[in-house]
Amino acid sequence: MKTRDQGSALRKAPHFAPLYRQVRALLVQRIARGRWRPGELIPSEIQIAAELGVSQGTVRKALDEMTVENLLVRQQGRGTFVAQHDEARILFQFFKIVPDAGEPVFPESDLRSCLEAPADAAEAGHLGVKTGAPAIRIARVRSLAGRPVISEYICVSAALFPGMAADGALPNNLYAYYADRYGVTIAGGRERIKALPAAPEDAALLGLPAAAPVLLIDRVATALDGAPVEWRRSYCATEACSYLSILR
Amino acid sequence: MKTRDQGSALRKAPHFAPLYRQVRALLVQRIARGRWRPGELIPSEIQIAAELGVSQGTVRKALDEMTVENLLVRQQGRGTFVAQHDEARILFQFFKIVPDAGEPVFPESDLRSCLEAPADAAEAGHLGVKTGAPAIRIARVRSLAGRPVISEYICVSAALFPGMAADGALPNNLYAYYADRYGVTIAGGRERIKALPAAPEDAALLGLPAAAPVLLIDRVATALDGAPVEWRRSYCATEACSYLSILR
DNA sequence: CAGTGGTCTAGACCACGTC
DNA sequence: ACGTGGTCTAGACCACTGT
Repeated sequence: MKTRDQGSALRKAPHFAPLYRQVRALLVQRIARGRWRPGELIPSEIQIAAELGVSQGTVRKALDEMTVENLLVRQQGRGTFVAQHDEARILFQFFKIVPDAGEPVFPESDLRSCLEAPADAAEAGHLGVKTGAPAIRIARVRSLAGRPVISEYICVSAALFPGMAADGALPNNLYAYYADRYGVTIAGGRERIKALPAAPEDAALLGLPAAAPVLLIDRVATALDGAPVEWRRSYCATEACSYLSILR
Repeated sequence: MKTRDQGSALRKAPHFAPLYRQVRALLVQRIARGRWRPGELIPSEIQIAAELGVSQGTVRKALDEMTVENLLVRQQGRGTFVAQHDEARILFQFFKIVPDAGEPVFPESDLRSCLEAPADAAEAGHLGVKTGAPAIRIARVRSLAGRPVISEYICVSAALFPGMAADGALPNNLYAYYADRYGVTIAGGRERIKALPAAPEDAALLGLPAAAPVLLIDRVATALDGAPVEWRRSYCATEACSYLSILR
């Protein structure tokens, strides 16, 4: 067994995909299926390596990739944990509106409505469901330092989140709610940003003059497997704050 | 020498910073100082390892990090190259405006002016120079598919780019020009985005009604060492295009 | 064919956190 | 003292690119 072998449990089929990617895929699947929940400690590198019959270095490479993708958090001396959607983390990963003066903070939310309705064509297209499939529509206003800054419209598939429309107490941090209550982890997304005149309703909610310029952030958020989960449109007043993007 | 030693050429001083980071820092410095130019092939892992007296694995870890940071491009069987600011690469890294319909394309540019002037307080603050220091101001209009879409104001330090104001033929791709002509590699940056009414001048340039909403993209771009190099404000008409941001 | 990066392994030591 | 992740090394084989 010294010099090469490679006939381990994994690594047999038409050997596309390197071993560490197969390990990674397996671990992602376990997280997605709830075997380990957000915040939980997963087995050590050595244990995983022994279980799968690969070397520690291969497991490490898989874990390193997942750490870069914000799926895991590693702590020397303690172990490796499944990433959580706590506010501090979400602040930079998903909430990029920062005040022009002062520190970034997580916004407060004021829920306006949460209703179930058949998905229209646009909603169905973004969520990857059939037109007319049951959907949940949420409207809320988010504030920074007590000032309303964002009017937000969110749509998800009711099939993925049964009973959510009836929940009278939707929390501020929705992504943590998706994860804790439904085992749906938001892992990434895509945002398209435009400038346009505020609709009358949004202008009123944000305390702006009619047709004042607002930032539209049109987001589709995706789960661990890349499937679309949420379509969100945020109309944002940017008098005293900005959307922050880091280039590298 | 078999079991541990670690007294190589590097790795002596108060051993903060792991070896592979020291290797990385050295290689970044060499690129920054022009020892290897963009597009050029750098020595193989084995050669670098031998030169520095470290193992191939350590060099590899340094090169891998630099590849993730878009400083290097690796090609199996060929070698490792210093990254270039070619249009295809810049398209996703620095130019995030994409048409709502059709493929992303690199914009054409129409230079309006390029003048040297003393930096005002705002310019000096963004560029890290003293107020009144010589600066170069560029104004241009950028178009997609023949339609003017962005009115852009750029400011750099004249000390970093001597003679640039006199160059009558500034190219479309400024970051490639900075690199080729002055050895200044733009490696990252930070953008703050707002929605606001277009100034009369910009509205005219973009063919918009007075005070129509435009996207302001306020960017500070930084060199390999993290020093600010360019301050750029792009006023963007987003009727038929959007700023695209990928979350992960 | 030789040379390059890509993958995988095995084992050593280090730094940190916990008991 | 023990277990965890973090670093470093050494060497094997694989896959690709050039000659």
